[in-house]
Amino acid sequence: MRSPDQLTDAFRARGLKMTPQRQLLFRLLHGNDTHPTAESLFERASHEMPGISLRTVYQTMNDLVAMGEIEQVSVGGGPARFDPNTDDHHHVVCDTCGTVRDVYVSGADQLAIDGLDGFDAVAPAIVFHGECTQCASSSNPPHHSTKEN
Amino acid sequence: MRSPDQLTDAFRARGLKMTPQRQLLFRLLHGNDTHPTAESLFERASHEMPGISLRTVYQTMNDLVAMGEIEQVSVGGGPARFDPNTDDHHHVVCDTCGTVRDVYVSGADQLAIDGLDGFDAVAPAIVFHGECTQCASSSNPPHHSTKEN
DNA sequence: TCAGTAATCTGCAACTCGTGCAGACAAACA
DNA sequence: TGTTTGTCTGCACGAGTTGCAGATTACTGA
Repeated sequence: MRSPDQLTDAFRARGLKMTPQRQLLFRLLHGNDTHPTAESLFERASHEMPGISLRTVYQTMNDLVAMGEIEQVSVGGGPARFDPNTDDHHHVVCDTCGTVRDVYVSGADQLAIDGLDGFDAVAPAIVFHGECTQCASSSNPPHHSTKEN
Repeated sequence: MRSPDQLTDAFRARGLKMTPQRQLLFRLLHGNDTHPTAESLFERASHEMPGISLRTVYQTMNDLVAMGEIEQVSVGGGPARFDPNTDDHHHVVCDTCGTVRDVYVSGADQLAIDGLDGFDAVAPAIVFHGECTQCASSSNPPHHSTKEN
């Protein structure tokens, strides 16, 4: 994802207006590697700007996804997560607490694949499922805690 | 997934009862490679057994997943899909009509992965996104048709 | 075969996540 | 500063799924 300033320009270039709500969300996303949900962004945004609407968070995330500035990540069930990292990468998910982390995979284009006949397939999305050390070491694992953002 | 008869035994061995509803769903799933949703299974089941409840379909799918007899497939958004194929395999999804097909990938265990530190990771789930030939050739693509089941 | 027990089914309400809509509001521009 | 037009908020709604309660039915043991 580009910097808040660059995003401001990008929005304006599209005929979209710049608002304090959007600027705040740009800042909350920039450099954020926690794969936040709309809800968790809304909570953090509410701290700085009480009264901001969850609807606005969804709206702005959708805009950013449509512009290719962030990616929407699906890791199976649960709310959508947003990822400002648009590099070619994949994800690992802790199935206990829900934490998502970026993972870089090389050699994926050399996989031998059987069954893609008749499909115009683009790059694969790889999700590793497992358990993070915190949850593995904890006898009372935080079940789906708010690990994001 | 094992045969309906074997599943009957497996259910009984767990102290679960065998009901006509479950037997019907076992049959509908057996050898089914369409990755049906609960809703589509419900529709087909309703043909043979009018009055069967969608709730029962969900319940039975959850049981089968818990027993490891079928897998729940998440392909990003939309309803969950169920897959009686428990072989080590992956999926390709048509982003236009929603069709899901099984894909066999070899060499996935030789991927060079950076970022899994501190994770007890199990096998990766790989989802290829693309467009099937039907949708690619159709100028008026069937948008999210009922391709499953 | 029959009664008792415990699991199951059904229908409905409720819940989560996300979107559509309308009216108030505010950014951009002349 | 006024006008235009996009945006924000709040709310209702929709899809997908689950919780719950009461009626029903499968199993078990006599």
